[in-house]
This record gives sequence, C-alpha cells and structure tokens, in this order.
Amino acid sequence: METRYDPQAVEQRWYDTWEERGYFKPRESLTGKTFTISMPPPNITGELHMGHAMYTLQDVLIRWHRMLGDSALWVPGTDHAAIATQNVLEKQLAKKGTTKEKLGREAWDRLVQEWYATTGHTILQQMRRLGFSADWSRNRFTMDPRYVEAIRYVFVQLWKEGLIYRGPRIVNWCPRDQSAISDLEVQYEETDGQLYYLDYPIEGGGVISVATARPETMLGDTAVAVHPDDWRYKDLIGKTVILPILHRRIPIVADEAVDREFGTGAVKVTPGHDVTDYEIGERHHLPILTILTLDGRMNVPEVPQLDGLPIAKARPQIVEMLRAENALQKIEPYRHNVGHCDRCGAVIEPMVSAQWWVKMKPLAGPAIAVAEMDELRFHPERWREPYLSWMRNIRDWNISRQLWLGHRIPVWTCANGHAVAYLKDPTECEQCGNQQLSQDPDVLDTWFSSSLWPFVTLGWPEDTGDLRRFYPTQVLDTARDILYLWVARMVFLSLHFLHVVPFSDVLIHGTVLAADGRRMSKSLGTGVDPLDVINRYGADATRAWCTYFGTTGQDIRFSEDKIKSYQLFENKLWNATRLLIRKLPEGSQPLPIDEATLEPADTWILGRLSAVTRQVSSGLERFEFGPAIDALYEFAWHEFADDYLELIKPRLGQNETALAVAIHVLETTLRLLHPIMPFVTEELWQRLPHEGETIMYAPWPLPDETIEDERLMDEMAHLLEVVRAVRNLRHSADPRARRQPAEVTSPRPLLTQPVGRSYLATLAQLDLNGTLPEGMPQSVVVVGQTTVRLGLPVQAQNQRLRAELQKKRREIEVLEVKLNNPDFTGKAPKAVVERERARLHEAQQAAERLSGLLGENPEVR
RNA sequence: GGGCGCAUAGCUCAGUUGGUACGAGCGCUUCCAUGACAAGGAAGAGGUCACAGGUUCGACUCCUGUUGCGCCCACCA
Repeated sequence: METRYDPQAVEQRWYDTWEERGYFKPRESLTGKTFTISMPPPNITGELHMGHAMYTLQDVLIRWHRMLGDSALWVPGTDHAAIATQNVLEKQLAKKGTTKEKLGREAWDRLVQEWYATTGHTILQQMRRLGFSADWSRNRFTMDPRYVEAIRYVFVQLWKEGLIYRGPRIVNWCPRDQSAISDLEVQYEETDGQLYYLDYPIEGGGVISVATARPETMLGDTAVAVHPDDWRYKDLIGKTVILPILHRRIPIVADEAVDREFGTGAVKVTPGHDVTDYEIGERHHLPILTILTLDGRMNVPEVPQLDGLPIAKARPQIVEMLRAENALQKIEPYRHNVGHCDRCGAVIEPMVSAQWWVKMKPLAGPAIAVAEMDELRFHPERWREPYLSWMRNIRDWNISRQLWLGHRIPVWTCANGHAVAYLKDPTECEQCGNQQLSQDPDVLDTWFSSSLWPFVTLGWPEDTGDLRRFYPTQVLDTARDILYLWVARMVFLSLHFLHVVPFSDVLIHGTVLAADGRRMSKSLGTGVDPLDVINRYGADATRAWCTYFGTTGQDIRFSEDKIKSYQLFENKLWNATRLLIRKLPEGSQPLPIDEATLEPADTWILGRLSAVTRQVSSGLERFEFGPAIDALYEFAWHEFADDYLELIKPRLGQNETALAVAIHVLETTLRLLHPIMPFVTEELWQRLPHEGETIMYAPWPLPDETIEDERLMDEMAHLLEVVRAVRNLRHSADPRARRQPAEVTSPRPLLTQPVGRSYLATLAQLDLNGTLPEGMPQSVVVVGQTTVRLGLPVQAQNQRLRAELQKKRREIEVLEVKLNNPDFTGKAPKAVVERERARLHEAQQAAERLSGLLGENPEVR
C-alpha cells in the first residue's frame, strides 16, 4: 500500500462494481420496513452545480437505512423544466443567428428531443461521480410517455371535479418569453426610477394630481381613485376627469386600497396593466383596456406616433406629450421594486389574459391540516410556519404557459365551442360528435408535472407493486427556494389523489454560496462545478463537506480548506489501516476478542466506540448530520489513531487482543462512516478482515452500553492530561535531556498500577521505573491530584509554579464566593452545587501541593 | 409594511433543552525526519460570545430594544 490515499484511483472502480452488482436496487427488507426518497429531479438545462451535491444528504440517509436492513429505494430522474429549457435552447439558437420561429415547430421539437437525449445523460453521470446510490433502473423523466399519461389523468380528474377553469385574469406576463408566469417566478429588484406627477383636469374645473412610475400606462387609465375617507378629495368622488392626450372621460372613484400617505393620495387606475388597479377595477366595474402587445410594445392605434413602440421608447415621448398639454407637474427620483422574469430577466408586465387555473382553496385545507397535526414535519422546524402561511393565503394557481416546450393542455374545443379535457387525443367532440377539434395551444406549468413526481415515478395512477411497497416516501430533501413552488404542491396533490402525505419529513438544506458570500451563479462567475471539486479532492471529501454543513439550517460559504481537511482524514484512515493490516497475514478472518485479556486501554476505546456509535445514530435520526461526522472525525483521528494506536504499539507484536480490538474499532468506524464517505470506507473495509461482500450491506453498528465504563473514561482522560502536562514540561526544557527518569505520585488507579504506568511511559516516552538521582534539578508538574517529577533542569521553574498557584488561587476565590452565596447553594440544583464543591476541593489540593513544592525546591528558585 | 435568519478565536463556521466557552477547519508560534501517516506528530498563543437593558443564585444560551448584514412574503401607484 502506498503511504497516501488516492481517491481518484479508488472511487470510479467501486462505483462501477456497486452498480454492476445491482447494489442500488432495494433488497428484501430485514426489518419489515421500507425507506424511500424521491430525488428532486434536476432540470435538464445543463449541468449540475454545488446545490445538487447537497443531495448527498439523501444518499447518506439511503445508505444508512440500507445498512439498518430496510428495503431502501432512492428514485432518481430529471425534469424537462419547460421555461428554463426553452430559454437555454433559444439562447443557443440566437448564437447561431436564428430563432425558434424561423426554425418552425417541427424542427424545434426535434431539437428539444435531441437535447433531452444528451443532457439527461450528462447529469446522471455527474451524480454517479458523487457516489449516489440511486436505483438508476427506475430513472424517470417528466416527459416519459407514462408520465404524460399521469399528467393527463390528473388534469382530467381535476377538470371533472370542477377544480380547473379557464378565464381572463391579470397575470404576470413575460414579454420576452411571451408567456404568463406565476407570482413565485417573479423576482423583484429595487430599481432607481422616476415618479411622475400628472395633473388630470376635472370636468367643470380644477385638476387632480396623480403619481405614477409608469406614465405610459396612463393611456389605459379608466379611472382615478382616492381613499373614501380622504377629506381632501371627498367632494371629488363621483366627478369626471378628462384624461390628457386621449381626452377620454373617466370617473373618480373611492377605494380603500388607496394609500392616503403616498404621492398625492390620488391614484390613476389602469386595470389592464396593474394588479392593484385590476382589483380596484373589479370592485368598480371599470373597463379594462389593454394598451400593450404581448411582446411589450405600445398598442394604441389612436395615437399613431406611439403605436408599436417599445415601452422604453414610448415613455419619454408620452412625457413630452403630457408636458405639452401642461399635464406634467413634476418628476421626482424614485426607488421602487420592479418585477423581473425569474428565467430570462425581462421586466414583467401585468397583463390581462385568458389562462388556465386550479382552484386552490379546496386543495389547501388538507395540506394545512397535515402540517398542523405533525404528519408533515420540517427540519429545521422554522420552515413550517412559512409553509402554513403560504397555504393559508393561497391563490388560484395559474397552470398555463404560452411556451413551445412542455406538456400541452389536454383540452380540445370543437366547432360548436364545446371545450372538454380528454385522457386520449379525441377524434370527435364528446358532447356533440363534431370532428373539427382543436387543441388548446398552451402548455402546462412545469411545476404542475413535477408536483406529481413522488407518486408518478412509482407507477401511479396504476396500482403498481412499487407504489404499494414504497409509497408514501419518508424524506424529501431540497433547497428552500422551491418550498412553495414544488414541495407544497406535491403535498396537496398527493393528499388529493392518494390521500396520504407524499413524505413525512421535509429536510431543507442550506444554500451553497460562493466563498465571498455571494450567490453562486454562472453569470456572476461565482459558480463552482462539483466535478472540479471531485477531481481535486475526491467525491468522499466533497460529500463529507456537504454532510457537515448541510443540516445546520444556515447557508454555506464554499470553503475548500474544509473539503481538503476531509481528504486528509481519509489519508489518516488509510494509514491506520496500513499499520494494522501489516501485522496480519493476507486474507485473515475477523479476530475474536477475548474479553478476559482486555486491558484498560482496550476497554476504554471500546467504550468510546460505543458512545460514538450512539452519537452518530442519534445525529442521523434527528437530521443533525454535522455533529455525527464531527464525532467520527474526532474519534477516529484523535482518540483511535493518536491515542489508542500509540498506546498499543508496544503490544502489537506480541498481543493478539490489542490487534483484535484495534481492527474491530476501525472496522466499526468505517461502517459508521460509510453513508457519508462510501468510497474510502469500502476500499479499506475490503482490505481489513470482514464479513460479507460489501460494506454497503454490512450491518449498522449498535452501541454496547455494558462496555462503557464512566470511571475508566474519566481515568483515561486524566491520564492523557498528565501526559500532556509532562510533554509540555519537557518541551520547555533542554531538548537534549529528553529521556529522563520520572516519578509519579497519584491516587488515580491507572497511574499507580503498572499497566497505567506503562501507558504513560509510552505516551510521554519517559522511564517511570527510574529513580531521580539525588540532588538532581527537578521539574515538577501538578495535574489535579497527580504530581509528576522529571529529572529535567527547567529554567524559571518556580516562576511557573507560582503562576500556576496564582491561577489556582483565583479559581478558589471565585468558587468560594459562589459557594458562600446562600442563594446559589439554596436554589441551584444539587448536582451543580456538588460539582462546584468538588472543583473547589481539587483546586485547594492542587494549591496546597504547589505551595509545598515551592518550599521544597529552594535551589531552583 | 410584515416575517425569518445571522452577528462566537485573525478567516470560515459549530455550539441539543441557562450551570466553568468542549470547540472544529484553515492560519499563527515553538519543537520533532522516532518503523502507519511530514497530506504527519507534539506542545502552545489567540475569545468583554455585535451593543444596551431586563429576568435569574447564575445568561453566548431566555425576554425587550438598538445597530449591521442576508433572505422570504406583501396590490404604496
């Protein structure tokens, strides 16, 4: 074996073996339980980013449950991501100087199919590099024929139940994509703009001033609104205003939505292009005028010089026209929120348009109830409230998009105007038999299809074996940005169609940020490719990093140092293994441990192993992965390698017990670590004596409380503390005098028994059996009740002792004040008071011994 | 306008029910080519836990407020 572990030489080989042998498929359950996770399907818009590496958390859970003996299934797949993919493809076309319109529908569809075939594959390969143990044989795509059938089924059912309707409403319109998008897909950004104060003349004299950030929309005004209780405008309510430029007569209405404090307290009402105004318009039955085209140009034939201009060009012209009519009072700088399309960045225009909607109120009720009753839990728990409040304030869901990519809405209308949703493409109208049918041109919101993911991937609506066996799933892990967009919708659709929650625990992992704290994004150049990271540090180290930070609930700055430290950890495990296996003949069977021959150090490490086992299990159970890997790192590196292996080195040649214990502890540690770092653990496990053909199916370790001896732990801790103090002392002494005899005076058993003395000798490299020569200068160190003398001349010996004594005295003082306070002794728990008393006692003893030593050593003074 | 999160060692971050700040990684100081590992070992230095009040015998931890970052929701044009 080399002295260094090389992940690149190991990882791919093991992954291929696992996959060939079918280890990722669920096996028979040993516990009677199944454990299922539905992988959030990555968009096939390209390649994975560090956010996808966080799916490691899912693999940790899956691998852990597989070892527990559950029938564990991780269902992978990809999402066609209608709008996102369309954007990517359109950009590619633009680079070639063409557009989808020039290409035509058929060529476009071919292009889409090619894209699916190639990128889907890339993503799956990347996930393999991460070591994901998903069952690839069950891989699904949201465009699979059976998936399409399921979507149709859901649509038709909802249609039949009257939960789907079509109608004109104001929607967020993306002029670039020329499609409606949902509220959740609008990104607001603070933008510096201007606030224009316009004077609208009132019929019969006077003017009313209104403020607007979008003066061009005044052409679509159909009213002016004021607050009903606003004394300034009370007399104007019901009067008529003459709209400048067009000279249209529009009413002044009173509406509570108006904010008296803002601007002039009077607002122009443009129901066709503003959400609030649309609602005011509904309340006052105002006409809706559409003055923009779908691609964001002015649509005002009555003003020829403006008609057809893009908004940005029309605005200054309108301002000029208003100024000419003396209708422009002033312009102020104004900072406000402007909505942008999540996917393409274009400025969103509210538009009235006919769209398909799902009635949400009936669906939301059960989705609220399950969270309230804790059938649906969130980790961290604080995500429960945002989920609930979103569900409680939910609005109808716009499920139609005007895109070229996606699932077509399965509604056909006949020549007689009968619109019906069909499961299968119809040849004649269900209602009148008419054969002139045309399908609705719109496609479905991507989230409509992906919200069926956990159950459709298992075969629903067919009653499949997989569905019965693996549904509902247990855990859903995702980033917080799709909590409403996706998670919430899976919940209500599963409850509606399958009457169960799709998963019982929602794990929200942190978002990976760039090292400087900015968002990772390709356009900012802050993105990090997980494959790069894997190529440099290996998949295990990358996974360990994800695991450590993933479940803290905080966002995570990308930090290579920490990833690198896990690679060093692998190296530590590698070398510990190397040390042990060279003491063994090739192909050894696991060595039995003869309990009768255990020495204190052996019992200690076995006890610590048991405690760590418990810690790791409980961390995984509570979705607190960070503490779990931390405990393993600390234990394996420091307690096992630094302390235990060093302790037993003198015994390794002669004594089988030490070797057997060491191998057992290492092998168990590898099993505990396997869900997080699958490759290095498999590689080392295979080299150690083991039972079974893969660590993936090795049993999950259980703690053994009977071997955990608290007094022994305490003794060892003290022993190690003494050793540290001795080394410290030696460190400050003359290096040439390293090996010197020593005397230890201690009431602690491990230090007074020969066996304890030998450990100390090993660790501190001191000859404890030697006696100090008469009159030799001595160094003295006091640790609790133990005193160690070394035959080392140490400068400023008494100065050091005096400093220590000072420290002890301060401690004693603080403790005495505390213990003399009757409030403390009376009110604090007994155990706490006792502990403080013990501390005081120990400090007093140490102080006494220190002052004694100062008295007896005049020659070093 | 509401809500949430974060401010702890030079840097990046842990810290589970209030009881000596147990800290980790990187960095820093000193020593060590000793037969697992120099991608290592050993010993160290480094903290008024953002600030101000309050509750408590005791607060990094609970409450109130302040400041600075970040995020979410919302129809102030």
